[in-house]
Amino acid sequence: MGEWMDKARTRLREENYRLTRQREILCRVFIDNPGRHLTAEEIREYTIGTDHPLGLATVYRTLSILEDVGLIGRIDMGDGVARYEFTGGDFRPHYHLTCLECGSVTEVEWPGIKEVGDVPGIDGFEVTDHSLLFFGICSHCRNRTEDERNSNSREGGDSYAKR
Amino acid sequence: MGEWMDKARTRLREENYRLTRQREILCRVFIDNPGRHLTAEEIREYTIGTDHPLGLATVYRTLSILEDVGLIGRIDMGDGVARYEFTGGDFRPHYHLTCLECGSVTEVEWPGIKEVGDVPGIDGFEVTDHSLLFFGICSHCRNRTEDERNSNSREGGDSYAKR
DNA sequence: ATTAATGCAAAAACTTTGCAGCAAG
DNA sequence: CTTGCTGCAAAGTTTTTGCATTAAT
Repeated sequence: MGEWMDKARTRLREENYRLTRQREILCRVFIDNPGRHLTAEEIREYTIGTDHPLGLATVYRTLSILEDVGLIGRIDMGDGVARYEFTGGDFRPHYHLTCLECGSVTEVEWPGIKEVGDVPGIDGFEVTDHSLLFFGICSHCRNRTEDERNSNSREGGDSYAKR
Repeated sequence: MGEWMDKARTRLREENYRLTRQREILCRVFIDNPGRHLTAEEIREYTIGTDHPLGLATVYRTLSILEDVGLIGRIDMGDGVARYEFTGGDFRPHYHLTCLECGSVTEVEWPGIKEVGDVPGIDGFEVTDHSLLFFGICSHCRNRTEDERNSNSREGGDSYAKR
């Protein structure tokens, strides 16, 4: 799947950003973790094992650039940490279901999404963007017994805790 | 409108919280600022002029309690500061339009809100809560000329700036 | 009198910034 | 070789916490 890397490289060059090793590495982290919603810290940790760990400041600065050029999207779930997901520049309309118990993030492509986008033309307010998040309990957590539920064992979901 | 204060006092007592002067003051700040979406810092500032300023730690602790008992609602617009609005315990379905230019927050009661609430029954995920925010430009800002727009004069809207 | 709540200051958590050195073009 | 990028450490913001004092019941 080098096509994503190509796309990323192209977008960066289009916007006159230099193609540095660190920026490629950061893109690779996303490409190697499809469907995940990573925090800056998680990204930094991911690069520690490699031959070229990234400084946290660089991670933040690069995330800001990648968001700017539309390669990644930022999700704020209200828990004090920003998460990012790779989009590759494509607009793929979807929302997020966050499990309050295990922290897993599921994506939904809801047909009603179009309606939401252009709902309130109220009072001449021009809507340019919106954010829709769902919170609740995922099927996996619902199917566990109380006992299992009390042991806070999780399995690979993005971690999450409401503030 | 002492009825709101009565309601607040009742709810706090119901949940076995002590009725302190600070808690009454904090409720009063909300009641005196209807329709506003206040940050902890704004609330603290508001009490400075009075004969009984609140410590910021108390503001945060009290906000947490008031949210717990359902007297206020918390709104996170992704700009790194939590805002709170008084609900008085009533569930009044509405969403927020945030102007990216002047920071004003407008409320909408959108008919489609019910659909949003119970959209994704997907994979057995049980939705218990959701957050829907709209961003854009309010009619007031749209109607200003470029010149006026460049002078960053605002008029009393809740302040806001995307991170 | 008990026990919870306050206020201060310190710490925590996340993110941004200054600056000297490094690397992409 | 020029200008932008990185990394470190320091600073900035918002929120939380420890602890002695104060106030509510």
